Amino acid sequence: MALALVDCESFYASCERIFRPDLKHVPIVVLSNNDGCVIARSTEAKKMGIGMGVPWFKVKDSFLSQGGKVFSSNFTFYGDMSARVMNILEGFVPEVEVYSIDEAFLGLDSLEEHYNLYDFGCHIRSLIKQWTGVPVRIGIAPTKTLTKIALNEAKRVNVPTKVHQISTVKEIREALKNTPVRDVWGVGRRLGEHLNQAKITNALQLADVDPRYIKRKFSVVLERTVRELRGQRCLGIENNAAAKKQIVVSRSFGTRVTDLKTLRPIVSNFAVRAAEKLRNEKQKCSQVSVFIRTSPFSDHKPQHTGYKTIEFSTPTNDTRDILIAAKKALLPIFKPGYDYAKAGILLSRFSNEEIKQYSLFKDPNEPKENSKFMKHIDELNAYETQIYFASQNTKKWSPMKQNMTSPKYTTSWYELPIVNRLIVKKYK
DNA sequence: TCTGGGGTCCTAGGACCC
DNA sequence: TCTGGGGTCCTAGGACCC
Repeated sequence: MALALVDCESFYASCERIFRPDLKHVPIVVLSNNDGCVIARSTEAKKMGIGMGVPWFKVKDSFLSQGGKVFSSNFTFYGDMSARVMNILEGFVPEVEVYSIDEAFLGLDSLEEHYNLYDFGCHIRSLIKQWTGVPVRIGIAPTKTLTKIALNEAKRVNVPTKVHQISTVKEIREALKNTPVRDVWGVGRRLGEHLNQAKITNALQLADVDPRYIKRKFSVVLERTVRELRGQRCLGIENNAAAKKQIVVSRSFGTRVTDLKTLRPIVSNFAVRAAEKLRNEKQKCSQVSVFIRTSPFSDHKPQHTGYKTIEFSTPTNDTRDILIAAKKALLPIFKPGYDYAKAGILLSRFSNEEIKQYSLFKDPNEPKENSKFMKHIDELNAYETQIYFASQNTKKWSPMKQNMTSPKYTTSWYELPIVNRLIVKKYK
């Protein structure tokens, strides 16, 4: 019985390094939207004490003065690199669950009798490194929760191969003993505090509590975690990506927005993007919600959060319907006199694109039945937006800032890396 | 001056049913 | 005057994940 967790090391930072060998030992951080927070750090940057999620302005000066290199996030590039890594895994392992952009769970039960799993892990790791340039770490253990523990253990004792297996009771208990309870998958800040109050500070102590007690005192979720820590598999590999239940497009603004005239086209942009995602999922939605909010960090200023949901009587994935609903939702929640810092749109109540359930009465706002039209627009906009809706802001997220983005090395003809400038010159 | 974005699951409580 | 028991469905909010 074995599962594995493959985790890309400092993923975004590692990606930035792939086509920049000159940055091999340079501390790297990658920033969130608007260059707001640090969302990825290379090992060197971690060693410098740069925390996950810290506001960039707080560490900027010291980081740069020590020779660090900073990037705005380049999700087109990271997404493409991630797909390459996942493809390799799918080529070698029958059961792969892509868990996030930089992590995948592998089901190894069927391989166990033919291979030494540790060697198998080392082999996969070196192939991924060679074929994509992405360094990964692999934890092997009987349950998902324990694979996370195995990874932490590998980090703690600094396993040079970056592949670590825990399978015997002794190995597992040893690893658990060295894991703070807060580092267990499924234990967040709040639960961590509660457990600490109950004198449970490491994962071994948590594993040794009666799961039924945990269920009564905490929740079924934590009970499952406890069972998983004890080696009882509660969570399997989920091969087929489950259909999404909601789609969110939201952004914070680099500069505050105060008037509806500016806000409306921004929300329209979100609506257009959300509708694209929805069609990509082959789903339709019955609910469109819009929210706007001021910044909770400027607490000396008046605060306002608005949230409104519009329902369709017939599900739709036509951008025009979603645009109309978004405008309708925005109007009543907008109040003048506030500095808005963030807005977003949320689509929910999904149903399959193929299924048509009409309302009993004809709705004057009945969704348009013209999926061909949207399909053509999607095709035209596939690589670069060429067709905009009239209510959109075509100046591309004007209130947002993003100044330090690397090239789209692998997805744009215009930004391909150049192997050797001399050769290029010679053939020009 | 400057503080991310996109998800999931579970539970409590209200509204409603017979 | 006396006012049940057992359900379902939905939503908001909390907690967690990366």
